[in-house]
Amino acid sequence: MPTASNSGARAARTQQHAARTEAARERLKAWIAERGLKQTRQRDLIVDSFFSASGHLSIDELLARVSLRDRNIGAATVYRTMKILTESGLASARHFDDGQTRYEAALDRDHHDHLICTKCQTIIEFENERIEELQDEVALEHGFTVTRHKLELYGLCGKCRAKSDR
Amino acid sequence: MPTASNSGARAARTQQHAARTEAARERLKAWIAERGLKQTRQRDLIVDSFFSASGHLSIDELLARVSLRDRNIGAATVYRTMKILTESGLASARHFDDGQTRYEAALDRDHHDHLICTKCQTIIEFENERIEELQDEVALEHGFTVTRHKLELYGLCGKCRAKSDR
DNA sequence: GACGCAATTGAGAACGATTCTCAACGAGCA
DNA sequence: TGCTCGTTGAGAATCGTTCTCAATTGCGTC
Repeated sequence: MPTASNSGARAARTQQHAARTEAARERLKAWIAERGLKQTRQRDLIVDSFFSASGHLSIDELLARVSLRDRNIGAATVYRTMKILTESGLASARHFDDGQTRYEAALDRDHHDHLICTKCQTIIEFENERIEELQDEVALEHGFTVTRHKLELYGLCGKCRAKSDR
Repeated sequence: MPTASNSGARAARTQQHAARTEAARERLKAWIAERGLKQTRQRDLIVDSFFSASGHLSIDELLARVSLRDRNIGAATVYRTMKILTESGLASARHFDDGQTRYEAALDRDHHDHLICTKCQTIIEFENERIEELQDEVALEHGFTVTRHKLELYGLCGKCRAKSDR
């Protein structure tokens, strides 16, 4: 059962998600209109489901959420919608080592990298300005111009390490 | 047509590859024997082909090379052999953003990361001690113990940038 | 060198993630 | 309201990879 502070936190989070979803929908609407595409019930539902969740969703997970609201939406539509969200810059696709593509909300977010626990699959995001600078230096030394990068640290999170030490 | 210095360089490279292949075969032989596995003509041929090539080979590319020497070797065997090489530490598998697994020789090599040209697919390897240190620091801040990491910088190499500037 | 058995092989089936195809549907403009 | 063209769902197709299975082959043993 939720404590007062828990439900307060949840309410705040819900509100934040609502605002985020709202903004995303606006941006998507504009992006879609620009290209002569159409806004559909299915897309709205998928976008809503995506932005009201948090973390790094796989298509499976997202489809599960979407199906709760409309069991007729097909996987192909989820794939197609996430492709649109990715192209419009509202979501970004990540390929961790588990074989499936995961998506995260990219709305007004800075670039960041990931720490992934190989045991419990927890994914933590971090940013490190100095690492980015060093990357650019390295690239420059080799005549490269970096357009994007991927840095993933795999290991054990504190909890899992404690467990395996026992 | 090859110049004198070119063919000299090629000879040296060939010799180097031969030595590398030799060492790899020895190590694999020991590793295979330890676990009661068997050495076969096919495995030898695949290992030879792999170590005498350079760079980051996909299964397709490796199979093409192998087929030149024995057209009866199946893809499954190449997959199986590369799995063995990976498990024995003689090769390491990389997953760049092109959807297929690529393998590189890992014989006595230090850890390194990659710079990848998104235009011509050139892959350059680099090492940077300072970046690795910073990664460990970041991980520590989040209570993680890093066991492995992946750093890939995607962008344009010098040549491709020059071309696209025109 | 022959024997026996477990490991290996090649071919094709199976698989999981993703994309394509196509007929039916529906958004948005006239 | 009607038309046009993008979108949808379902299933087929695709791609990389792994599995299955019958036939083959290392390799330790006699």
